[in-house]
Amino acid sequence: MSVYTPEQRQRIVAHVDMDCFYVSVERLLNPKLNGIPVAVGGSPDGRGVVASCSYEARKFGVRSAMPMAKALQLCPKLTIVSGSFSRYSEFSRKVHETLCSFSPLVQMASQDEAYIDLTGTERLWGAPLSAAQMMREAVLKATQLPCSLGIATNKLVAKVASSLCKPAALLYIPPGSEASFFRRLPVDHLPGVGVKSARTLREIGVETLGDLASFDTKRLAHHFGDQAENLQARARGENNSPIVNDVPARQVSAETTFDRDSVDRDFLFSVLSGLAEKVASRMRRDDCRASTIVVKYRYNNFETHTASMTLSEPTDDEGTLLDTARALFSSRWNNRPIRLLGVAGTNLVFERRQLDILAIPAEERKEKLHKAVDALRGKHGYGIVKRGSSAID
DNA sequence: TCTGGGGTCCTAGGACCC
DNA sequence: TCTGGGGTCCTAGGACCC
Repeated sequence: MSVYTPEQRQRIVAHVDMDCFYVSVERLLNPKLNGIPVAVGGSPDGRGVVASCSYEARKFGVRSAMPMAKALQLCPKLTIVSGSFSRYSEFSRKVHETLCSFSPLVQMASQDEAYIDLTGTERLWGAPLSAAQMMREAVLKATQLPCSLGIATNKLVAKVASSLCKPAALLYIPPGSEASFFRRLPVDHLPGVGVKSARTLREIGVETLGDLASFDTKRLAHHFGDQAENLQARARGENNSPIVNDVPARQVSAETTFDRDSVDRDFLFSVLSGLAEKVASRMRRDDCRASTIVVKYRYNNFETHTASMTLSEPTDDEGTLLDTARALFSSRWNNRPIRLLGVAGTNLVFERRQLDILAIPAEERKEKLHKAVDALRGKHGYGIVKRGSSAID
């Protein structure tokens, strides 16, 4: 018996990737940045790293995630921009809107990346390549920002295609040519294979995705466990993960690395307070509450730990967040110098906040206070209203 | 040159329940 | 008195991505 299911239809998937997104936005805001080496990120004096860099900077070996001090050494004429992250979100929304006019199925994978399901849109937009060309032009028209596009029969192959054709280009991988397209690529081109997995693979003689696809599965499982088969399927360009609108967040977090390591308990506690405020405020904005509170701390030798606790009821109250985070941190901290602290809420529950008619007046007051505080912060930034116990400035 | 901040997903052990 | 197997939740760590 053969049953038709939508999954069995030949899919057409596009992956849009904005070209050095942060730098491109900064160049729109300040055209003097055009044509010169630019990096967006933290200060080279402190512990900043490169978040995004222009192709002119890449010529000197500058890469994202590189310490800014090193980037400046490699490229002394580098112009460093600290980054206007709320502006990036605005442009990301514009990109999303534009893409939504091409398909009802658009999934933002990050601020500067999206998957679009074009299956069944041929009558509207024509063949895959012409649809892609129209999308690229539409994004450029709406945002003045360049992007690259990969088009294939699934998300995996589309993503690899867009990464290989940047900047400002298109690459179409026709149905049936996925495996041959992947075969000669180095293993670290496969999304999910990072530094560690690539090293492990190299050690067993696997250099290319073709090598990986034909490697003995049992021997591979020795290093990658249950993931071995999946890894090999992906190495052949096989992937059936769906494109999903409005994927709910799994976590809300805030963290900060200090300019100098600290052993000052009062300072560390006040930092936790600021982080808890930030996380609670964002949860309330997004109408979610967290069942599990996580505190993250990193020692000066980069040793990183997390400690978490699941509450009996989900919360978006910064007092509860703060008390939990402080208790978790102080029960584990061994007084060695700390370089990073973070607070997160996970196990999120999404729910329109409607006050229970039976809610006691005190709860109601707290609710109104929170909303008012959030509104003020929305207008003037987090610094405008602080809890009595939060003393960072 | 020591390594940001926001996330996602996976694994593995132990508790606990049926 | 000893011994099951399966499922789910919690916790901690790690790899990876933009």
